[in-house]
Amino acid sequence: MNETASLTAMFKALGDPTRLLIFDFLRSCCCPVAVYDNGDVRQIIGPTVGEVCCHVTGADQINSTISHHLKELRLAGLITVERRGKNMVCRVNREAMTTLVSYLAKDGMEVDGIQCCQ
Amino acid sequence: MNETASLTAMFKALGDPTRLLIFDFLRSCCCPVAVYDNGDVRQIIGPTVGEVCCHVTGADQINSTISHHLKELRLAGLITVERRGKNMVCRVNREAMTTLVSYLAKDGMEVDGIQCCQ
DNA sequence: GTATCATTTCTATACTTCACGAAATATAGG
DNA sequence: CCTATATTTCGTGAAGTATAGAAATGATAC
Repeated sequence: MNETASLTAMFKALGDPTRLLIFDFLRSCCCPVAVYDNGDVRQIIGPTVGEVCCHVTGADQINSTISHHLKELRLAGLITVERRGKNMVCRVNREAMTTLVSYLAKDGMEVDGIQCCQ
Repeated sequence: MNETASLTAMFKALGDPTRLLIFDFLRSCCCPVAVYDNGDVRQIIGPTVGEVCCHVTGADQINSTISHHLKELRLAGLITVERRGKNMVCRVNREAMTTLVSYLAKDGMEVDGIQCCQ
């Protein structure tokens, strides 16, 4: 997959309200500090698919729609999903986010001291 | 439109290869320096719709599909389109880009000196 | 092995989007 | 006003996407 296709895939994946919500949740709750509070090693990694479902839908049941969205986010390279025992835990892929920021934040050419694309 | 909806709309608009190409083109060619080279004031602003069509499709004809994509980018707030005489000139909206970068680049909470969401 | 839990895949349906050509609109110039 | 130019809107068909329920898969526990 070339760079443009990769960027398109990532933007497309984030261009859905449900997926953006999932992405936001994963960014906010994959805090490594949690391990010091309750000793739960899983908290280092991230929430399970079930926890994502619970957060996004409000219901306490597995949702095939969420599974589908997680797959899209994963195929776009924005998150990783890894098995831990009975559960699948989700994490954001920081490298992909850096790619996005680099693309969006890159400035236009500078000529004669005048910044282009202002 | 709330913040999430606005972000979603922008990501969605960029999540199409044709629109990303248009967006890239607008970022690269709206250079204010051009006015010193040929005196063409229009160059300060940005390319016309026709020039965008020419660049994106390669053909020298107006394309309704490009017009449609420009509308999507405009509705998402990523670009502005403004009439200048017979032409409509296009510009990227730097403010929207800043919004996107701020969203993507924002870090997770920091607790006890440990950066979350690594 | 059997039961159970967690998650994915399959299938169907409703909906949205892309692309293209034709028609409509808006502006400038004579 | 008439014509040319520039661009948008409309209509259509093909393709893609979101959602939900049912069935299937994979892993653990007994």
